[in-house]
Amino acid sequence: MIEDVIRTGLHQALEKYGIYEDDIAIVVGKPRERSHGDLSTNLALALAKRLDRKPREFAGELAAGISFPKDVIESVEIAGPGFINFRVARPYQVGRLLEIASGEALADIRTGGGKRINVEFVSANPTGPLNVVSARAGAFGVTLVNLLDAVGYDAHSEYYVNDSGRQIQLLGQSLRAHYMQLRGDVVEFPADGYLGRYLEIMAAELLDHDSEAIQRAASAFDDESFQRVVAPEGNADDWLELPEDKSVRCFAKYALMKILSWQRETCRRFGLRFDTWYFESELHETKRIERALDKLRKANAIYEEQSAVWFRATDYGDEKDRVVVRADGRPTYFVADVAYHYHKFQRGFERAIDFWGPDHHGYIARMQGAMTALGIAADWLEVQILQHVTFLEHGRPINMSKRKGLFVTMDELMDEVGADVAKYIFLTRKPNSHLDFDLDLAKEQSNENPVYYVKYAHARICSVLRTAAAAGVTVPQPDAAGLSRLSEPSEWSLVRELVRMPQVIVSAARSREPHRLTAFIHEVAGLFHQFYHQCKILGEDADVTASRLQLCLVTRQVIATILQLISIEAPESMGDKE
RNA sequence: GCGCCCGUAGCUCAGCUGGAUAGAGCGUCGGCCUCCGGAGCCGAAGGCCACAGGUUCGAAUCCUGUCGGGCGUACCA
Repeated sequence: MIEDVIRTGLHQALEKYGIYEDDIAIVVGKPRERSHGDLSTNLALALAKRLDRKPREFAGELAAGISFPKDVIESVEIAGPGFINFRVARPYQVGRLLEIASGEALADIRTGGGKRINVEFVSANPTGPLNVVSARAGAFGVTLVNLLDAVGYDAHSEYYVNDSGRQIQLLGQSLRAHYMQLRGDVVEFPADGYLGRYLEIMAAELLDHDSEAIQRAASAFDDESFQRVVAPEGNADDWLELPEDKSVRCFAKYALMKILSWQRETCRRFGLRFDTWYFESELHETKRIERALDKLRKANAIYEEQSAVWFRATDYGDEKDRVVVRADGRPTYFVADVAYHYHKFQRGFERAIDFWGPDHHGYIARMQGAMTALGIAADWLEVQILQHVTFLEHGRPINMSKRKGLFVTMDELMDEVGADVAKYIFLTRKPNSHLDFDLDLAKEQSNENPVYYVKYAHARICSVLRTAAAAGVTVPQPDAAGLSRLSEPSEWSLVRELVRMPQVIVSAARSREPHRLTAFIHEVAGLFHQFYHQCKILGEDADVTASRLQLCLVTRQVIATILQLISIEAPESMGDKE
């Protein structure tokens, strides 16, 4: 990397002053102001005091003491209070641009060595349709999976389904009550039951469905893990004949089947795919929970008190101990989660990344504590907290409650503003920023959304290429001769930005900050639009046209690469704006 | 009370490991299509970076405190 070349040169120059490589970390960065060159270091400022020198003078002396190959660094200047600014030579930039065009640049950043990483996200309770709260997690999760793959890991996306416990019983009771009400039976609705319209509709459908229709719906689940939620035999009236607890279980299973099919479809529509849907019920059936408890017991990490079983979380940095088995003998959600993550570890993942909401941050310490107690390295489980999104409608926050059936679904979000617009909005924010999402404003402005600015740049390039083809102009593959002929400032501004792509991807992956991708691609699109307005591409001198077409090709490739990482379509044309 | 996150333009948000004149989108105002797509380009207005101290040659960025907002502090999930 060019930064390393500069650092090495500076280190050599510093030896004269008795300062060696281990002594100081040289910071080389990109100055905000274009006129300050391509790269800059504050080295002289940082060392001035230590060497008792005037910064600017020292900078000049340092700069004079190093020489770089002319085809890498074009010039070195001293500026301001003592910055040393470097201008990168054009042949070097062209070389990096060609590495992007050939795919070599993307190959070079694949340094993960194929290590397996599990990324778990969304994992919404299967008690209703996915609501908008999951959209942010979805956008981040899928992008991180793509990013990790891009830097050479083997990333695996996973969705955890809480298909057991009280909430599922409640779901079954709620559907059963809705159904009985529709039949005209007098029935008491369960306290805290689910009141959403979707359950009423589901109940109405059940009235029309004979057992065959129900089995047909069930057969939509082809993959194995979903088999555990396919609807039971018979129809709803048959289920009512059963003893109440069995009856509730039949209704619960049917509801789970329907809801999971919605959730899976919503994910697909939003561009999310999961390699694994992991069901909590499997943990109970395979005795993984007992086994996790045994393992904790052997590690002396649990004890009994007041007839409950506790995990010694305080021994692992949590503020209090946590119950793992209730006094009535039922395991807690927490211990199921421990067993689940232990199984993740056993499945051979070298790291697990979970996306959680801010309401779970207090949960991190006990979870990581449990992992440590099980003998797993402290940093194996990485928890990314995605801060809360406040959805506003008519200027007021929407209070969402799944239980009361009050929420905006992800499908509604996609209907109203579109999947790509929604994703782009989430992905321009960093994960720990609280976000106000005004639905009315988003609808109103969905046509003005910045995502179209980027898509348009891509479509525009495609259009130019089509026009060129129609005019019989051959579009040349990028090469050194062609790209070196670029001469206009707007062309080089674009080149300098394009060349950053590999590092942007690496930094976004490493910091788990996908918004660096959208910031970058927006910049690229802007510079392309400027270039387009300042430089005519077709109908110029043949060489000039060829060079500019090459630049277009690389730009299109960069935009397409980034859009693919954020799961947004790169269109060849824009269609009509409403 | 304690813990986590956040306070940057009218609104929604960027600002990479402290740097040289704090940016973008939307909104407002003014220009640009006989020319490769005007979902574009050019320009203007708009900021005590919540507040107060501190560290530093240098702070939106690091530290402390204050104020304001969100969330958590379950034998719920």
